[in-house]
This record gives sequence, C-alpha cells and structure tokens, in this order.
Amino acid sequence: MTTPHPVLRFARQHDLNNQTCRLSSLCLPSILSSETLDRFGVVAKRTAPLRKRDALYLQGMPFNSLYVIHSGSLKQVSTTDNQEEHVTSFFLPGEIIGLDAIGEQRYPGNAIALETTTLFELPFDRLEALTCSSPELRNYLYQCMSKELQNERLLMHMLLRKTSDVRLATFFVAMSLRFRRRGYSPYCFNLAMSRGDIGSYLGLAVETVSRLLGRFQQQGLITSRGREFHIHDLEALTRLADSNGRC
Amino acid sequence: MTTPHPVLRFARQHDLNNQTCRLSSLCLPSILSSETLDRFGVVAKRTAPLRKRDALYLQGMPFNSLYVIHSGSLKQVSTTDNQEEHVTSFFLPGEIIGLDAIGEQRYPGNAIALETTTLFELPFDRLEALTCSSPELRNYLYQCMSKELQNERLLMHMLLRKTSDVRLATFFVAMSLRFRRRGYSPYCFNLAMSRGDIGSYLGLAVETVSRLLGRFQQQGLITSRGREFHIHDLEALTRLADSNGRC
DNA sequence: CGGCTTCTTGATCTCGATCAATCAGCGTGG
DNA sequence: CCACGCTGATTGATCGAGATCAAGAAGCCG
Repeated sequence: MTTPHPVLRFARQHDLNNQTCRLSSLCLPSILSSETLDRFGVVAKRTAPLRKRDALYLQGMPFNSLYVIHSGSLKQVSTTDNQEEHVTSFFLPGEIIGLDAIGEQRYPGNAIALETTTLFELPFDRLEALTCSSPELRNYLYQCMSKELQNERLLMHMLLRKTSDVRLATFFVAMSLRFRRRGYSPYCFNLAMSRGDIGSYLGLAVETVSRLLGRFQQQGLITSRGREFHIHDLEALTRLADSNGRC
Repeated sequence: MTTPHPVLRFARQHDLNNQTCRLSSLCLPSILSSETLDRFGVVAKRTAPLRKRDALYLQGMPFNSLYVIHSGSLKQVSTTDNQEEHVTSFFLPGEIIGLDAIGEQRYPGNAIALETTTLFELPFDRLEALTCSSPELRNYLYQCMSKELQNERLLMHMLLRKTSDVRLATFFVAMSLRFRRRGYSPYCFNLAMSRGDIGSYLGLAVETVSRLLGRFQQQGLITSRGREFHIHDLEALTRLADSNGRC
C-alpha cells in the first residue's frame, strides 16, 4: 500500500545517471527531484499479483493506466489483421508498460505475465495532471517515449538487415544491459519467456533460436540451462551484435 | 515570416479527426483549439529552404527544435557503430521531425532533404513551455509520440517476418495513407527517395526493390515511371500487405 | 505414470542477397 | 548542342541463410 514505488526506491539508492542505452531506455534520470518522485509514488497503486499466463490487459481495451513492474516479467503480444501473433515487447522489473497505448487510447496488444508478476499502476490522468506542475516529470515522460521510439527505430533497421546470429546476440546484449541498469547481474539471469517468444520477437523460427543457442554455447559465448542464461563473453557477444554477421 | 503555420492552416480547413493510421500518425487532432494552434503557430519560425542533399541536422548534433515540413521531403539516415547506414524514416509535408531526438537530446541521424524542402522550426523549449498552460497541446505531443512508437513496433514485427513483396506492398499502402491524410491523392504521388533509400528503409537490396516494382507493374498493381507512382489496385496491394506473403 | 507443451536436431527447399553487366537519366563542360 | 561521366535503375545468374517439414527428447503438471 504505502510501500515506496520500487523505481523510486531504486533511483534514490543508485542515483542513476542519464546515460544512453539500446533496447530499454526506461531508466529514471537523476534530474527527478525526490520531491517529484514522492508525488510520482503517491499516484502509484499496487495491483494484485498476476500468475503465469494471466493478462494485465487485452488488445483493444481502453487505455487508462501505465504500469511499472515490481517483480516478474511480461510480454506484449499483438495480433495483426491476418490473425498472426507477434511478440512486440518484453518488460522487466522497473520498466514502464503502456507508453504505446497513449496515442490510440487503446492497448495495442495483450500483456501476458511470463511468471508470477507484481505491478504498480499509474493512472494516466492523475500522472498527466501532475505534469502540469512538474516540468521534470513532464520532461521525463517525453524522454521515456522519445528514447523508446529511437530504440525501436534503431533496432528495427538493425534487425531487418541482420543475420539470425547477430539478431540473437543483439537480444542478449540488450537483455544484459537491461538487467545491469536495474542493479541485477548482467552475466547471469533468468528469461521467463519461451524460445518461441524470443523467436517471435526477433522474427526467427523456434528451431533457429534453438540451433543458435547451441552454437553460442559451443563457441563459449553463453551457457543456457532451460531458461537460465549465463553470459561468458559479453564482449564477443557485443562484437557479434555490432558486426555485419559475416566476419 | 508571418505566414500561418501550414499544419495549422490545414487543420483549420479540414477539421481533421483523430482517426488511426499505420505508419504516420502525425495528424493534428481536432481537439486542438484554434487558440492553441495560434500559439503553436507563433512559436513556429520558417527556415531557409533546403536544396536536395542538404542536411537539416547531422547525427549527434544537440537537439533544439522539432521541425514540420512545409513542402518537400526528407529522409533520416542513421549510421550504426559498425559504419553501416540505414534509412530510418521518411518525412512528408505536414509531418513532425525530431521526436526521436528528445530523449537523448541529440539527433539520432542525418536528416537529408530528398528535394527542395521548406520547413518550420519549433524550438522545443518554447513548445514545451506552452504545454504548461495547454493540456491539449500536452496531450497532442504525448499522442504523437505514442502513436509513432506503436507504429514502429507494429511495423518492425510485421517486416521482420514478411517476404519482400509484402514489405514493399506495406510501404506503398502506408505512403498512400500518408498522402491521403494530408489531402493529396492517395493514388498518384511522387516519391523523391531513390530505390536504394526504399531498400535501405525496408531492409531489402536495391535489386530486389527494382524487381518487385517490375512484378507489381506486371500484376497491374501500380505503375512507376521514374519516381512517379500510380496505384491502380490499392485494395489488392492492401491485401498483399496484410497477407503472409505466400498466397 | 500418461499426456501435455517446450525444446532440440536433422533434411530439404525457397527466397532474397550478392556479384556482374547493361541501360537510362542527367547535369557539366567543351 | 552533344559527348562525356556519374549516379541510379534494371536484369540475369549463382549461392547461402534460414524457413519449413518431420521426428524425437526433455520437462512439467495433474
């Protein structure tokens, strides 16, 4: 109930600076005064935990709130006109969900819990009202969205061109970075999504993901046991992600 | 100098409603009162026209302003770490440039004029200051960015999976829609970008784009003479864009 | 222990990149 | 004005990455 907002707590502890990042830009800049953060926190309501496969919202439902993950993770799955499903995003603890729903006032996909997940709800009208009086908060929201936009654009045009191994390497580097930013180990983490989800997100077949994981393991880049991943050579992985595929 | 803002003029004339769109969501919603628009317009400064190949800004330059195209068109080209160039966006008249620069406070690529182009400059600090007093403007900006974000996500996961013909069909349908929204013909338009630019944007080789254009022409979907395009069967093109590629 | 789903591994085939050559357009300057 | 050269567009031929089909292995939960 009155537990401080997790992002808030994290920001206070770590005094995050406003550095760049690739896939996930949802860090809280230190510009935010703790006063603003407190009011940000006041708005946040804790929601009942979701169990695996539960939906936070469904595609087309009217947009009311943004959410911040406290623990657990979600995927967003969008169904296109021709009934194909695509995983469009993954969300990890501390990240904001729903920024892509503001425009259409509807959620653009199903948000499905990948494991038991707890969230904070940020009713957008109240948040938006706060931005009146707080330029920092206003700018923070602008920056969040702008960064996500830039990341999506970059990512898209990287992935469109890249070979499957580069795509998967990019994915791992990005995940590692996201865990690092949140204060978790960037070298050892659990990914609650299935191989199929990863494939859908990267535009690859399940079989390809599986084969690549095997190859990465042979090459000593990572080890994977089930959904637990150890990154052994982040530098090589980064080099691969930044390469043309063939080298 | 004191010419009214083109978008402003357009919005007054057409009383645009807030409908959904695919690739470009930069329509002005009718929510915006003309009072707000006037103040919006006051902020806008006309800039000197760019000639073909001129740069509006370069990658890494500090972000100061958003821009709205009055006439002409631009592409944004981002250079990745490994020195590859990717066309990340095209901008048509009436569309806003620079939303993806707010987050990092730097422009994420070179904005290059594809033809003689005139613009309006919107200094962001002044625009942002206006959002204090105008909830409509504030929400408009949020919605612009959110829509672009959603479009990029959808587009990415469509393109990642799709065959080359579906990609190109999607591109034409999107372009047609963008011209339609701005009051131009959706069936006949000039695209000032080269085949190479289109290929780069879609993640296809120039040769593939060229071959596909030939095939589309044979199939009676479009005709292209140089950079002038006629869309003959928008419905079939849309069906192709929404299909799985094989059908 | 069955009955799931998820993951892995193998074999084949297709789409599109790549290499290569020619052609068209277009502005420049002799 | 035309010849030249440059860039962009087209077309053809080859090859490889990855999708797809198919089958088996490994978890996972009731």
